[in-house]
Amino acid sequence: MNSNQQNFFNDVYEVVRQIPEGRVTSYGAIASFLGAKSGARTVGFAMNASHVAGDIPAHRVVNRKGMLTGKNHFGHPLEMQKLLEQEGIRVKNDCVVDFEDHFWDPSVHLTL
DNA sequence: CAGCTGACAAAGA
DNA sequence: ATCTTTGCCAGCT
Repeated sequence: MNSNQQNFFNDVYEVVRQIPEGRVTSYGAIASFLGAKSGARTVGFAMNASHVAGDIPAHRVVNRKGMLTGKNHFGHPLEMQKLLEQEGIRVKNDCVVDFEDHFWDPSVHLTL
């Protein structure tokens, strides 16, 4: 239906864009939501180009452990943590505190 | 043209 | 319990 070209990429961008403030999700959750449970890597790679795709809150996307693995890819390594703290998310040692409490599952809040 | 890398995750040994 | 290996998709060398 959607005549989009890179399904995965575009889908990832859409999902990440739907992440509400103060919420975070994991690469695997998005990948699983898109159908590629093991495609978490691709999701992360999509985030790499997120700054090119447009306004993608990639800072709300962390790995399964809640660790800010991609902080290094932001303008500044502490940019990601700062953005999360601004939304009310506590970050300790580059890890989201109460990650599960702020976890936002696309397959639960979103629908195919 | 072909192979490697990469912001992850889960299973096997 | 820890370490290693494979899978995923797209972009780069």
